[in-house]
Amino acid sequence: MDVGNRELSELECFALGLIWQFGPCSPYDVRQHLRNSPSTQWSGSAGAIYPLVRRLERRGLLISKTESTGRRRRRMYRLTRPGLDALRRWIGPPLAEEAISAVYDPLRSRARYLGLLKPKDRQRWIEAARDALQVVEDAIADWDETYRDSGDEFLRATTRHGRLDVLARRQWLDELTRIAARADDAKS
Amino acid sequence: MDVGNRELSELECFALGLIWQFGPCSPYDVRQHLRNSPSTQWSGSAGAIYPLVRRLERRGLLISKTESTGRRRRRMYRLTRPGLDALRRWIGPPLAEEAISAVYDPLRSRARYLGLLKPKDRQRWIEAARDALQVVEDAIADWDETYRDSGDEFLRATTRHGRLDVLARRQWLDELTRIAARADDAKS
DNA sequence: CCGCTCATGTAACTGGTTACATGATTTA
DNA sequence: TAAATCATGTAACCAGTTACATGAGCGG
Repeated sequence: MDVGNRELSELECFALGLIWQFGPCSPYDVRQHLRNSPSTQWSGSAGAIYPLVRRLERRGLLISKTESTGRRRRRMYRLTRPGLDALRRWIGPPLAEEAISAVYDPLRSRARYLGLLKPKDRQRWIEAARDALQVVEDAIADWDETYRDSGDEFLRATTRHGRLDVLARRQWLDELTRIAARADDAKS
Repeated sequence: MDVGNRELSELECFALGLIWQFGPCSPYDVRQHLRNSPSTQWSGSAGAIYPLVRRLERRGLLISKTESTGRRRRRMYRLTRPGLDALRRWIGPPLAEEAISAVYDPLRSRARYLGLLKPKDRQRWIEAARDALQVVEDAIADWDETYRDSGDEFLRATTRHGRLDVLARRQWLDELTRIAARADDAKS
């Protein structure tokens, strides 16, 4: 069993978590969870997930059993004891340095340069951003429905995080509207 | 002039924005902005920035002038008209698909698996997360001070985004505390 | 039987990263 | 004068991506 001291990536640990939460499950299941997630952090691409579970199995964090239905096979993975330990270490406490940061929001990184736009376009931008947040909120609501009956309150709490985040960004857009109005006044 | 139809990356456009906002400026300045940012999205590594500005110059989105102070040279970049157009297209409206998503929060991705921890550790985790948010808030306050007198209200509004985000995540932690308490009760 | 989803996998690429190297200038 | 910072750059690496390929099973 290759122990391998290389640090696990964020995706590797997150996948470990998914397999703990829904396991035993297949790499395909992991992919589906990632693909249906309102977050676009990971695409759940085959090229990421299949090699990943292989790696984790080689390191002894996962074990698999091939399940067959007719001529069809599915590799079912579950955590080993070292896998569970690794997952717990990743979650913390203590919290890893890289977990302590401001979130990245592509809307914010664009809004930063709103000064470049004409007042009219600025207004249209803010409206478009509000529409975007509605799309995000709807995606979160869909996701929540899927896990409504999971029985895991901490899993469900991720929905709450998403909703609060949308709320905060809406409030920020309200402030942007006021800032834009002031900027327009100053010019005339 | 190599027009090059490849789509610009998020970092390329963000850097374009920085050079518009603070330009004419050097790649080193761009790196410093990224390194001092409370967001850890980009490290501002030399290996990312120097090749990037070269690429954008080849494509005609930037032009540079070498400035010398004694024996020391620095390459000062500013946007060309096509560069300004590209920046405006990136900002929107319309908003690019990839700008419409739930933010990624490593705290949330860990909290999702809090069910795995013992009640005591769960409590300690939430405390650690609260401390982490304080660190983030302080970093944002520092950043804000740097740009206090920039005169660009939209730039300053990114601070507000950060603060609202921290607030939202604190509120979420409060809810996690209640969820944890209920979970503990249910067990006893 | 055609198209869709389930299921696993690989190859080529990409957009960054870390680490290293070099030299000028500034500060303790 | 040593250490830190300014300033530019390259090489090796890495964790993901897209695109492709294969085949089973299922629904219209």
